[in-house]
Amino acid sequence: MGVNIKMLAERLQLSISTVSRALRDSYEISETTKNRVRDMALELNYQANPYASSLRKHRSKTVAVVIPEITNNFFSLAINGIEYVAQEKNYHVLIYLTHENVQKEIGFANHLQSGRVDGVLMSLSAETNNYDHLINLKNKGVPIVLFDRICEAIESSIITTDDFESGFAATEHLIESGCERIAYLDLSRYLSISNKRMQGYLEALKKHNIPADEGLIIRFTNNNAANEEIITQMLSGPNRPDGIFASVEKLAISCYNVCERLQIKIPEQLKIIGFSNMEFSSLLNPSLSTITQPAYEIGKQAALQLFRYLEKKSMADVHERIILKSTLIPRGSTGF
Amino acid sequence: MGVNIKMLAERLQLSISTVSRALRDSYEISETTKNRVRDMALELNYQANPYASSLRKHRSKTVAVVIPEITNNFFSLAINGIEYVAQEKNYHVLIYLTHENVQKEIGFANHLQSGRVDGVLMSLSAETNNYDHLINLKNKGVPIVLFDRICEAIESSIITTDDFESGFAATEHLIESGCERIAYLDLSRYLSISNKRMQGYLEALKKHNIPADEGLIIRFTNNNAANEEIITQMLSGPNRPDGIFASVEKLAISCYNVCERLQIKIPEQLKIIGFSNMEFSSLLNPSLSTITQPAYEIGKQAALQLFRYLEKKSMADVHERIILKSTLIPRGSTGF
DNA sequence: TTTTTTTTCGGAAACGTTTGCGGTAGATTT
DNA sequence: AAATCTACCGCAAACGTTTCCGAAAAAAAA
Repeated sequence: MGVNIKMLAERLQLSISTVSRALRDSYEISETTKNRVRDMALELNYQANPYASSLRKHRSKTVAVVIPEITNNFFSLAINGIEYVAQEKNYHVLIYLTHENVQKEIGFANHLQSGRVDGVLMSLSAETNNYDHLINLKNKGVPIVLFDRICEAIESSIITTDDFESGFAATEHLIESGCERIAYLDLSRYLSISNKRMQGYLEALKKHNIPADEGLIIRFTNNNAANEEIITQMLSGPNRPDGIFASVEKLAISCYNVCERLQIKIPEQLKIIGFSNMEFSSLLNPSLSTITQPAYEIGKQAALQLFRYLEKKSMADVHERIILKSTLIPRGSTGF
Repeated sequence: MGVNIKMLAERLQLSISTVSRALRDSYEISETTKNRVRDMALELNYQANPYASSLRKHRSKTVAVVIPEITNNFFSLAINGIEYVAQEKNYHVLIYLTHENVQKEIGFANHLQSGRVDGVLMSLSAETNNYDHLINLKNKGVPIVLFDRICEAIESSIITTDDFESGFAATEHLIESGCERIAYLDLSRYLSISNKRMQGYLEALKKHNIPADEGLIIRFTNNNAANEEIITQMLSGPNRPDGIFASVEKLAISCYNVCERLQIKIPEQLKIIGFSNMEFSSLLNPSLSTITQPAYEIGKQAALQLFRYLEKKSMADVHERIILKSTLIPRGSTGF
């Protein structure tokens, strides 16, 4: 079907090996024949079969991105950063969505032992609390870089934001805005980010002598409708919180929806701050106070770190732990 | 490095071909040896080398998605739909972002002639006004399905929303809300969606006897800052419009930003409606009236259509033209 | 002039699969 | 009993590259 190296060789009256070397600009080939080959390749629009190359070279020029979801500004931005680097390096990007399902994550990880990719960029699902699939993958020699939702079970580079400090700052911001009963909302008890942010939350409460209340730490699922039901319960019961710290974007949005339905006024009756990467948090009604993560940069740094592995022939594992700062932006939802 | 079929064969005291056939559940192999092979494969966690398979079979089990950008709710949702179908079919998804740059698009299209993918899902860049790269790709035997931003230059299946009708409805909605000077904002004069939506816009004006004004049809770039500058000009000059129809999400957002800066009240002084797939348009200040596209479904249908090509051995080209309806949701920004 | 080096190229193996073809043993038919 | 058929399996070619190993010719060194 397509034009291959053999056709080029025949047309040029050269051997296959010479053509191959010419295309890779080998020093063993004279400048004149190199040009002949290049011209002919251009004329026939020759594209080397990547599968034959990969099979022979044991390199795929491909990386996999395994993430929980894509309809999420954080991950879209991260992919954007990853893809930017990949294009620079002439690499290809495969994406796999786990939809927060650990079984899918395991399936992907197992499959990726096949040699399909040279490396993996990954952010764990909310269900993941066992890391054998990652360990196996790494043991097969596939470099892994974790970003955002990480784990400590494997030795690898790790790119995150300063989750503890951000959690602390967000909570303190609510306290300084006058809140006394602050709820902490998150997705999973397994996620690294959830725990770090919660640590920050607890630490801030402690600093300001506010007793921590187990009932105010609430876990949600991946189902928006169910989540809003839980929030409705929380906000319509007695002794409801006067401040909410949502550790993921979608939970803050759900709070807005519920407050609108329950006629609860933000920020007068309830103050809200949330992690978010929406570019128009400022246009919400009221504008949403946020912790904004450097999502694009996180993706970019993760990819750069992966390529550092790939380009290093010595698998001398230099495991970096890169922490990029988030920024707190006070807005209307906390009374600013 | 990895465990391959030869090792399996040795361990099982079988020939390579028998192992291969057993794994593919061939009728030529007895049930008992099939089980032996399968057990051993599981035990060693054998994963067939996809590059060897692809080379031999001339099938990659991979599709490419070429889109302008990913930090855009429409495309995120579309990818979500595509990835869903791909997972069902056990296919892999490569993504390529053109960033609205036609040169990149051409580069990707040329590269994809290499056999890296079995098919391509594509939405054109705003700069694309020549389609030779698509024609060449298709001539190489790579099936293409276009979605959203399409062209008529190649014979292929096409998945869109009802852009003309939606443009008409949006404009008429503004007129019925009392607007008399309605601006049409879009990205590119080349895009199919822009033209269709503008046709709808013009048709609605005509129906209501409002003269079309060239000065009210404004093209933007991919640069948000520059765009806001243009909008500022438009809104601070004399004879400014009283209604805006933004054909892409980001332009509506830019309008909100400018109005906030210029202290223009929405919807009292200016009404806005825009194409958008934000799930929280209703939470904006004021809530944004939108035309919401079935983005997930568009991606899903596009992928399904591509697989219809791939599964059909007869390349009897059945070029479908699927149109999925968008819905107009009136909200605060048009006085609802 | 002879020897060594440099330059330039070709033959063939290898990467890990899939599959056409042939072949053996046993079962079935004539 | 011979002939045909079925079930099961192995050999080897092929997919399109890259690269090791030579090897011839030209150039340089001796």
